[in-house]
Amino acid sequence: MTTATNPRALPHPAREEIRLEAVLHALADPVRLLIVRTLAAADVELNCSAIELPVTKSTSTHHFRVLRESGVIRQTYQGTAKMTALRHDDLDALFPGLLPTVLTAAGHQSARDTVRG
Amino acid sequence: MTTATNPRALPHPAREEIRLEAVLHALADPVRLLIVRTLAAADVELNCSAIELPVTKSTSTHHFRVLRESGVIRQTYQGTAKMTALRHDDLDALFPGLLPTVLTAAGHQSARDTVRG
DNA sequence: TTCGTAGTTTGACGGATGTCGTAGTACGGT
DNA sequence: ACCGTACTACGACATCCGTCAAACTACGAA
Repeated sequence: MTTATNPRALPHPAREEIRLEAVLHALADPVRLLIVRTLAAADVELNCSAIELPVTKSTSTHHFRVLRESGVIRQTYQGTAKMTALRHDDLDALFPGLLPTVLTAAGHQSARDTVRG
Repeated sequence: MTTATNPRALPHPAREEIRLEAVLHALADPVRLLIVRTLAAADVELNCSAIELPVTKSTSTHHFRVLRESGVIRQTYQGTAKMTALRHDDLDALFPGLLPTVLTAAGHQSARDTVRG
C-alpha cells in the first residue's frame, strides 16, 4: 500500500436512513430488479461479474451504486472482487415483507411473460 | 352534447398489461404515494380534489395519470368530478400482497418520521 | 345563455436517469 | 516490476421526470 489505510470504502446508508421511496425507485428498473432477483436466488454473497447483465460494465456499476445507495444491497471488497448481498435484515426490519413480496411478484410476472411469449 | 358520444374516456391498462416495474415506479414518488395512501385509508372512491396535495393542479393531473396508466388506480367521470379508486383486485391478483405491504411500509416510515422530527 | 367549478392540455424548464466509451485505479499473480 | 483482471470515474448524450403557468374544455347551476 502507498497511502490509504482503508483503501476502498463504500458508502452505505444506515438502517434508519433507508427511504421507502428510494427502495421502490431502485427496484423499479428492469436491470436492477434482475440483479436483486439473482441475488435472492443465489442466497449468498455474489461477485458483481457473476451476474450477467445486458448492459456494459460502466452501466452495471451505475446500477449497483443505485441499489447500494438506496439501501437494497451491501457491497464489500474482497481483493479485486466486489461482493454483493441483499440487506435482508435491514429491509425486513424497516418494511416487513416488502422484499419477499416484490420478489414473488417479479417471479410471477416473469412466469407469465415466459408463457405468453 | 355536440359531437362526442362517449365524451371523456380514460385509457386504463388491462389487468394482463400491468407491469411490476411500472407499478413500483408509480409508487416511488412521494406525491403519488400520498395519493395511494389516502385512497387506501378512505376505502371508497374519492374525488380528485378530495385529496390535498402540495402541488398545483396540473401536476396533480400528471401524477394521477401516471398512477392510472401504470394500473394502480381506476378513474371514472361522474359529472365534472373524477372519481378515483385503487385497483385492489387486479393488483392483488397479479402481485399478491404487494399493495398492502407497501402501504404498511409507508405507514411505518411515516410513523418513524413523525417521532424523529 | 352565462357563469363558475373541476380538471386537462400544452409548452417550457431544470434536474435526474440510463446508456455508452474511454481512461484510470486497485489488487493478485507471475 | 510487470501484466491482466475487475471494477470505477468521468464526460457525453438522449431521454424522461416533476414542476409550473397559462390557456382550454366539460359539466352543472343560476
